Amino acid sequence: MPRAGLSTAAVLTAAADLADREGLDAVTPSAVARSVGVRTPSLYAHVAGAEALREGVTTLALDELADRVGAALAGRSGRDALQALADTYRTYATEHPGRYAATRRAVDADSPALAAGRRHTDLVTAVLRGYPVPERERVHAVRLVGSTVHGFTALQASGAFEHSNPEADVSWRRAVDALDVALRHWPEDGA
Amino acid sequence: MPRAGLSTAAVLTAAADLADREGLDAVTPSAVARSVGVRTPSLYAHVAGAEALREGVTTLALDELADRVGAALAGRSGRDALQALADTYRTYATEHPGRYAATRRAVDADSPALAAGRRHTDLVTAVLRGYPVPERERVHAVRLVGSTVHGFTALQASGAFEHSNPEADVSWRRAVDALDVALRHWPEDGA
DNA sequence: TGACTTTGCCTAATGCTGTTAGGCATCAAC
DNA sequence: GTTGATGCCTAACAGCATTAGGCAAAGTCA
Repeated sequence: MPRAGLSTAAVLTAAADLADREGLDAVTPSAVARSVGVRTPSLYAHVAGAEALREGVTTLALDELADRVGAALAGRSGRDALQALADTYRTYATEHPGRYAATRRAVDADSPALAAGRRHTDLVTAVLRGYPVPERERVHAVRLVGSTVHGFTALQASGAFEHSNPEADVSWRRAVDALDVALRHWPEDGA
Repeated sequence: MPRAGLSTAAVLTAAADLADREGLDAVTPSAVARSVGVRTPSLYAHVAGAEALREGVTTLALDELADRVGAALAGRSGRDALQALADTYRTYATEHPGRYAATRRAVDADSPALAAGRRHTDLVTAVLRGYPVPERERVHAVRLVGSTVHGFTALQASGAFEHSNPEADVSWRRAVDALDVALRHWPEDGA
């Protein structure tokens, strides 16, 4: 019997692809095993189990997405950077719905996904350097940007905009506009 | 053997409570059956299966939440109404994490959850009447408000704010402030 | 080339889950 | 008290996650 030549990375990539094709809930040991052409128990040499499989996808997606955002931000600043950041998230969520969904799973405190999560915080923080947000207000601004970008993306992914008329793209431009305005006029102190 | 006196509504309430206690993923026929003191197959007289169970929780939560928001908005307008709406969502998500999570599931086109979803859109639209947003821009504003409120709530629920210092409450106030500013200064035309 | 070790994938087996089919006791109506 | 409907039950099946143990392929060194 020829060997399949698997590895943890190969399994996780297959799992991520499966998530994009059939949804994050479809990412189970048996389904992933089928997709890589192997019997279910053979997976256990590479990943610890169902939970580890999903968490692996979370970390993979978080890193992949941070790479893309980092690349998109290169050489940009201010409003331009904000737009690039937001668009990169949204595009990723559209192209890779399963991976993006994995990104939004709660994860426990010792997970490598946590470090990947911090990369995202740092990227948003970097974008904010182009705006006059006082240092001690910065956390709040980071959270607002993250909330708006993720919120819009999530609502669109769940189909919330599909049943009303104008295209989501226009709303998206308005949302980024609004964010830009909010950041440029951030209240001087925490009043 | 005495009868348990179940009904679809009773089963769904038990399922929702279970979701709040142990997470939406724990809402399975067998777990719900255990929680109401009945053997698993007995549930099938009241709900069609696992998928129907989760969708039932979605509709239940969506309706319940719309009721609360509606009540919170009574007699308020403008910024006051915006604050009340946002706070109601956030409080609900904190008190009922499982129900709230159910609220954010994609749902197919013939589901009763869809009608419940429209109630929410209407409520947000009502709040916007207190702001000078031109009629044909209103959809976009509704989406922005929904995105920001949901995004913040979701990020908080997934623990994204737990690993950085200042409390989420302050950030929340800033987010609502930012929203209020954006709505008061909405661009006149779609430029 | 051949023998030895490592290791990747396999089959077998267990206990749980979702779901369907069919039985029997409880409740309501007459 | 008999009749009928109905609510919950047990039995059964297929599928899943997970563990244990076996065997053959690949890598190593003479």
